[in-house]
Amino acid sequence: MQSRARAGRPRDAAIDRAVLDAVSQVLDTGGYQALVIEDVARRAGVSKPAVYRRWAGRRDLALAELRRRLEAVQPPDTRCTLCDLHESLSLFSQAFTRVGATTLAHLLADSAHDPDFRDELIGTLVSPQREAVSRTLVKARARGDLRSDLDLALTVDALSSLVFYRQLFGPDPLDDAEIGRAVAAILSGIATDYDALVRESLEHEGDHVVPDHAHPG
Amino acid sequence: MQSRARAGRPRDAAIDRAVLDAVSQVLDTGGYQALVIEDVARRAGVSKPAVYRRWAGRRDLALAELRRRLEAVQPPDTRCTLCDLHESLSLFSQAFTRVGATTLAHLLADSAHDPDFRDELIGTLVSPQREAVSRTLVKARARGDLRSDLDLALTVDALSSLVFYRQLFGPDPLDDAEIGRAVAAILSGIATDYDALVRESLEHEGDHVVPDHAHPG
DNA sequence: TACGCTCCGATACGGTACGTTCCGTTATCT
DNA sequence: AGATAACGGAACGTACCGTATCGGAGCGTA
Repeated sequence: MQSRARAGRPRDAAIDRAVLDAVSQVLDTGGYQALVIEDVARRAGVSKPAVYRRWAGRRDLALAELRRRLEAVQPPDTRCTLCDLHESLSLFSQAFTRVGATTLAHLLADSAHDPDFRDELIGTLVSPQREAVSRTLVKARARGDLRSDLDLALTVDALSSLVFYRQLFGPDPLDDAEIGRAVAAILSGIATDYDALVRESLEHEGDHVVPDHAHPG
Repeated sequence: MQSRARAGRPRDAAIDRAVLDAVSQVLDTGGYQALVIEDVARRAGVSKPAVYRRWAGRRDLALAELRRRLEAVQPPDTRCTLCDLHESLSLFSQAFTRVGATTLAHLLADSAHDPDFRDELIGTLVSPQREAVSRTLVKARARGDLRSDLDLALTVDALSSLVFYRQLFGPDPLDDAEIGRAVAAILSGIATDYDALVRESLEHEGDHVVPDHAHPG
C-alpha cells in the first residue's frame, strides 16, 4: 500500500513543465502584468482548470517559475575578503536580473495582505541570496578581517539593500565597478577621521542616538 | 480675456478634497488593494466620472494623495555630521512610514511598463528624500569630515537603500538605534585593516574589479 | 473484468472592477 | 441669452478572476 500514490489518474508531469515554460515566456516578453492564466494555459496547450489544479493563482505560478530560475547560490571562499564580497554581491545582483525587478515588485505588492505568501516569497527569493552574503561575512570575520564588534545582520542588510534598491528604483542595476566601490566604501569607511566625529557629536547635547559601538581603535 | 478660465461650469475644488480624503482613509484601512474607484467615489459622495475627470486611475489617485502627505523635507544642518546624517535618515524613514510600504510596492509594480509614471513616482516619493541625504553629505564633505574621493551618488544609494529595504522587506523598518549603527558603520568602515585587505586582493590574480579608489591614507 | 478515483479538455458561469458613455441638470463664463 | 463644461446617476462593454459541470481517459484496487 503506497500511501504516496493517490488513487485515480496521476497528474501529467509534462503539463507542469509546459505551463511553467509558458509562464517563463510571458514573464520575459510582457512581464507580470501580462501573466493571464487563460493565456498561459492556451500557450501551454492546456486547459485552465489544469493550471488551477496545480497552482493557486498568478502569484503562486510566477513564484514557481522564479524558483526554477534561481539555483542554489554557492558563496565563494577564496580567503580574499574583497574578492569574496565582490563575487557574492555580483551573484546576488545577477540572480535578480534573472528574476526581473518588475516581477519582484508585483509579487511583493501582491504579498502585502498575505503573510504566508510573503514568507514564502522572501524565503525563496531573498533569504538564500542574503545567506550567501552572510556566510561570506562570517568567514571574513572569523579570519579577523572584519571588526569583531560588527553588526552582522545590519551589514548584510546594507549590502543586500543596495542590490535591491538599484534593481527596483534603477535607473540601472549595480554594475561590477559600483560593487567594487561599494565594498571598498563599507570596508574602509567614508569618514576622514571617524573618532573626531564621535567626539564632536558628544559635544552636542542633541537627542540623537549615540552609536553604541564607537570605533575601538 | 482670461485664457486660464475655461468656459463652462468650473470644477468643484471641494470634490478634489473629498476624494483625496476618501483615498487617504481607504489606504490607511485596507491598503492599496482596497482602493476601488467606485468605493472611493461613494465614500466621497461623488460620482465616478467626477473622479476620472481628475485622475487617470488608481495609480494617479494614490500618488496624488501620497504627495499630500510628504511635505518638503528640510535637511538638518547642525555642523555635526553624525547628528545630521542620523536625522536625515530618520526623517527619510518616517516619510515612508507615512506612505506605507504596501502602497509603495504596488505603485512601483504598476509603474513597470509606464516610464512616465515611473519618473513621476520616483520624482515625487524618492528623489526629494534622497536629495535631503545628499545635501547633508555634501555639507559634511565640504567641512572636510568625509573623504574627498567619496563617491557621493553611491553613498546616497547605500544609505537610502537601507531605508527602503527595511520598509519593503521588513520585518520591521529601521529604528533609531539601527540608523545610528548604520551611520557609524559606513563612516568608520567595518574592516580591521582595509589597506591590508587591498594588498591581499592584489595578490590574487582574480578577475574581480579592483576598487578604483583604494584608501589614500 | 469491473469499479472507483482523479486527471484531462472544453465550456459555461457568476463575480469584481475596470474605464467609458449617455443622460438630464446645474453652474459659470462671454 | 447662449455656449460650455461639470455634476449625479445609471448603464454599458471589456477583461480577468476563480469555480463548476461535463463526458472521456488513464490508472489503481477488488
